[in-house]
Amino acid sequence: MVEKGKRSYGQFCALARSLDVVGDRWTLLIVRELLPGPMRYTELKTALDGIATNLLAERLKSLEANGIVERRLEDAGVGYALTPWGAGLREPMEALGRWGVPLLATGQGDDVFRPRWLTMALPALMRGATASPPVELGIETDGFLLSLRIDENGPSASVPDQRPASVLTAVPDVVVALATGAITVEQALAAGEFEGDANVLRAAFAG
Amino acid sequence: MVEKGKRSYGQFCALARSLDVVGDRWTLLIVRELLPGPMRYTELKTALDGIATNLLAERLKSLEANGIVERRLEDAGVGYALTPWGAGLREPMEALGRWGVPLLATGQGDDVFRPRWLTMALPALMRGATASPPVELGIETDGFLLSLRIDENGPSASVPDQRPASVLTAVPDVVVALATGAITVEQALAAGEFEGDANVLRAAFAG
DNA sequence: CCGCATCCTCATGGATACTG
DNA sequence: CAGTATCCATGAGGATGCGG
Repeated sequence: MVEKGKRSYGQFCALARSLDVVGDRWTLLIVRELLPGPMRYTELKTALDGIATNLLAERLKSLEANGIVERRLEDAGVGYALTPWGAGLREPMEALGRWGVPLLATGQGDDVFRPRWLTMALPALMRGATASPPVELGIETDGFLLSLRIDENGPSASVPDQRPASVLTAVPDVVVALATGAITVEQALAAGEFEGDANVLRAAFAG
Repeated sequence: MVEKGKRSYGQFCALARSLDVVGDRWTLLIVRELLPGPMRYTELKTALDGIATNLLAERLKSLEANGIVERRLEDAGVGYALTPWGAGLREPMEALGRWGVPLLATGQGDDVFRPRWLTMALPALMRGATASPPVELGIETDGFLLSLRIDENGPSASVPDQRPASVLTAVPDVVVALATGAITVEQALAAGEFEGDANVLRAAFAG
């Protein structure tokens, strides 16, 4: 008779314990959505196309109970944000994403793409790149603006408070192609796929 | 009408694609078992206590179809081994394990422990430690012998072919306590919890 | 024995409707 | 908007069978 509502692997192993907590379906994708910043319930619902509303509610409750997500009552409504520990999932998630890059080669198919995902994908794929002095530029795709920064500590992405000095505008396909290595920066620049400061882009992607 | 047997998130995102492939229940734990080396079907079945036999068969088939696991017909029987790409899951799994270490603090409870899991846990937890000249020692718990090596590239563990020169014998609890940081090396040595070369142990855990 | 395949039961996931 | 409630489909868990 195990306590209902909890299915555990029953193993004294950090990986198994982690999977007990974030191994359920949709859970890590919810965390991925929250990595760039807090989101509302309905934002999550639409971003994670296909998730059932009861599942989203249950996962959020579970994540909150486990100290991974914080539920905040803002004046605008209810906001969900990662706790510091929850934000620590960035590392393993980036690593898993890097491992899975070959799986993107099979083509996009009917799969949906959201620019927000680039905030995790771009730093993960550029891991190891450094730059001094730091390079910072905005990338705007599909109306979503993210800031990509590379310094001595490596690349990082965030949602900027104010518009960065240099902003590149591109269709998602091109950014994805760059991120997956399907095309090079030089090819993108030569094709005129970007509007903005090409030198900053070159510096960023060249590390 | 999606192809039956496959449930996908339908997202063009490396993380989501990865989870499509290794996100199902038990899958990553199967990979964890195979990280130290190939295993037989029944070995997996008993190591992963609680997994249903049909699930194990299905997961192995899926892992093989995705190029993560190789099925080998050996004279002794059927062996399952990781492909090079499958072995690349070590990094994300170690990262997730490191993130989940705080979850071990809640105590062991009824959870089972298998010494083989230390081959992933110990290097993950000692990540960052280096040693030159290299340090190598055997750790034996519950009759399972593993080799822990630390060199300029950091810590790594494996199942040794022949018995290492220095072998420490300890009950699993002590190794786990060391690995989780519950006790220090000095405390373990002072309590006489180990038989073997204490200096090698100190060198290994002190980096 | 080993390496699964089959069958059955019940927990979990998914789609939709509804509500404070 | 932010969920709850409901119902159905699917997957997990456990026992057993069965050929090599």
